[in-house]
Amino acid sequence: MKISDVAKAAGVSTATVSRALNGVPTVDPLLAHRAKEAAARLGYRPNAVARNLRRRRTAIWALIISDVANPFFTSLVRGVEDTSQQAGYSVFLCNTAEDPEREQRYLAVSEEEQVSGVILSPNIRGSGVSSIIKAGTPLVTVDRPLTEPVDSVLVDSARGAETATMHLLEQGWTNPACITGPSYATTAQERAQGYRTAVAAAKGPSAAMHVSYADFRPAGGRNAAASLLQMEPPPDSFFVANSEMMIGVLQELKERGIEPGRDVGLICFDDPPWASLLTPPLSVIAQPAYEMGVQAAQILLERIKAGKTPAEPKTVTLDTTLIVRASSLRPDLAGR
Amino acid sequence: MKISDVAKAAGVSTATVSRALNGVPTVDPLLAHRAKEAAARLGYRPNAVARNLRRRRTAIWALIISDVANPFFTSLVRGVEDTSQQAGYSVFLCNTAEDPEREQRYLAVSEEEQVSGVILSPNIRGSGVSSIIKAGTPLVTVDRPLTEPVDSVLVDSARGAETATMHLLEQGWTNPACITGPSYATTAQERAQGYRTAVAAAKGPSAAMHVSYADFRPAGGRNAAASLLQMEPPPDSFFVANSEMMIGVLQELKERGIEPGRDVGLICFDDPPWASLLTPPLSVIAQPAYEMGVQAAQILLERIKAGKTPAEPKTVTLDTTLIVRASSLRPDLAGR
DNA sequence: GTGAAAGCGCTAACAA
DNA sequence: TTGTTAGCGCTTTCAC
Repeated sequence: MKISDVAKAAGVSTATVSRALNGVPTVDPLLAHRAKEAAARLGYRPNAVARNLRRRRTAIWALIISDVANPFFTSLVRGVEDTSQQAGYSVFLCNTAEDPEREQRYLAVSEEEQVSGVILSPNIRGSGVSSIIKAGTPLVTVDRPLTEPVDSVLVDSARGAETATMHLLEQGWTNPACITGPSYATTAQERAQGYRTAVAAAKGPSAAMHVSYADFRPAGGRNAAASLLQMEPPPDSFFVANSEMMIGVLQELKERGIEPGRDVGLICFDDPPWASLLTPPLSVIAQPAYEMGVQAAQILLERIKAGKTPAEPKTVTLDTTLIVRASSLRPDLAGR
Repeated sequence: MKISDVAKAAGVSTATVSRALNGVPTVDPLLAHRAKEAAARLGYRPNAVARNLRRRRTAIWALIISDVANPFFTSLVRGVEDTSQQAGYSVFLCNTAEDPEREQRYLAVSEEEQVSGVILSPNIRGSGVSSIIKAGTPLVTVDRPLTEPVDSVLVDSARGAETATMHLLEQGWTNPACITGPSYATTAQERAQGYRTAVAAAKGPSAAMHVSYADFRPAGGRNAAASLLQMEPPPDSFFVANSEMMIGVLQELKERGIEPGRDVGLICFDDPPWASLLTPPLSVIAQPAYEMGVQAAQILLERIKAGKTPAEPKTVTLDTTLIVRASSLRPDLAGR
């Protein structure tokens, strides 16, 4: 079933069918109708591969994220999708599962498939994006920046982390620890740095700081918490750099019978849907994930519209929001 | 940058470059080396669109799911991906957000882009898959079946629902309600049916049954719970057809100060990572989501390998697992 | 074993 | 306005 079959059935040329189906206005209404009718009757589906080759572009974006199971990213995905749909682009989501190799693969595939734009949350700072940039494919990074000069939509991680840690200290917790992501991830570094800034501000630059580098996943968070709790004295509170690791931390605490908001103070990045359902509810630093997706998509749209005009890379940095629930409080100090 | 540039640089024909890069063994090692070296030096990336057109196939699967935010689907995604990677296929994930229109769009795009296989969790029973089936693209449905004869990987929803409801009744809850998905979704129907079977078995076929049809999303679950709690007398326990809706139910209960595992019994389908973190921990009917993804991918691989040989559709039905935690128990009856 | 050339299905330039 | 035809970049005969 190809366009020539439709042309034959409609008694017109392939060019006319193509024009009719693509809504070219200069086509005779009668012929256009015949072409469309024939296409519908035969159940014709254009071969997008051939079309893409001829047009030298596709109507597809690649959205390469590091973890589909992370609510932060799923919100971001929604933001991107809602925006792209309106502009007529389909989004192919690629899940790297925090695996740099998969990220490479998906970047290569995206380039080879000639997608018209890429939104990427890079695992590694020196990510292999040079090829796709050289190819001229518009690229926007989200969540994490790159050394290359590319558009990006970020969050002020350091400030969010500082706010979180300060909040713990203000509540009267005296010995907070930080569980952050892998050291090669900029967000992990920045969140650790924000923690250090806050502790230094409260207790002096030489105060003890406890930063544990994990992997942004539940198991990593759990191991980190277990190690930190071995210390003498153990931390009395935790700032955790994402909600996935917080799951592991909560498991570990539960097993040990340590109760958040009483025995220990707890706060993390991201506001997953279950945060408010816990007992006590979880205090968090919420990121505007949906909004980040929308912004990234809008920048991508602009770049695509502008064509190859080289332009200054644009960096949008959004702010986080401290949401105080009960896990970070010290009831024993309340009302003092 | 195209293959002819590489050919020129290497001093060979385009055919030889193509053969060298594709690992055809009959090519002279020296020329193969020259071709590869030139390609690497120039940073050549083959144009997959052209390749796909010529080969009349792609190395891409479409995985069309109804909700990226649902942990059940993210596990399933992982199962599919882990299996497809090994076989050399890239997975493009398409999120329909439970929107039949988007499902249609993604099915059309998948067909037009000539993906070599589709794994679909259909929203609607009479989903628009006829076109893609006629095109001969292998299709496997997951989670929900279709009226068309296609391969599918399912779970015994009715039995799982029955088990869940029986469990509530055995615990001493006397008036369970069911919050299920939209009535057009087969899984929603089956889970409601399993609930009815269990209630009928325990209390007779004419016993009062309370089934509320929602949308598989948190807000829908919350509304359903709110309505059911208006009844006189209100239900004393809830079987909820997925974990997303359970989020809404828990919010509503929390707001009203109704405590699970004391004032009310609670159990739902799916075992999200936060289930065991709640107080009390959530009893669930776990689906083997990852395994479902693996199985679907394996069936798809077989079908692709077999080519267009028409074959009997295969249906794999996996079993659920009842995981009893505390939300479904009645402590007041313990030890009676 | 290698290269010339055909052709995948479509769109766009050109001619009528 | 319509049809004819070239050609997108690659792979794969086919002839050597």
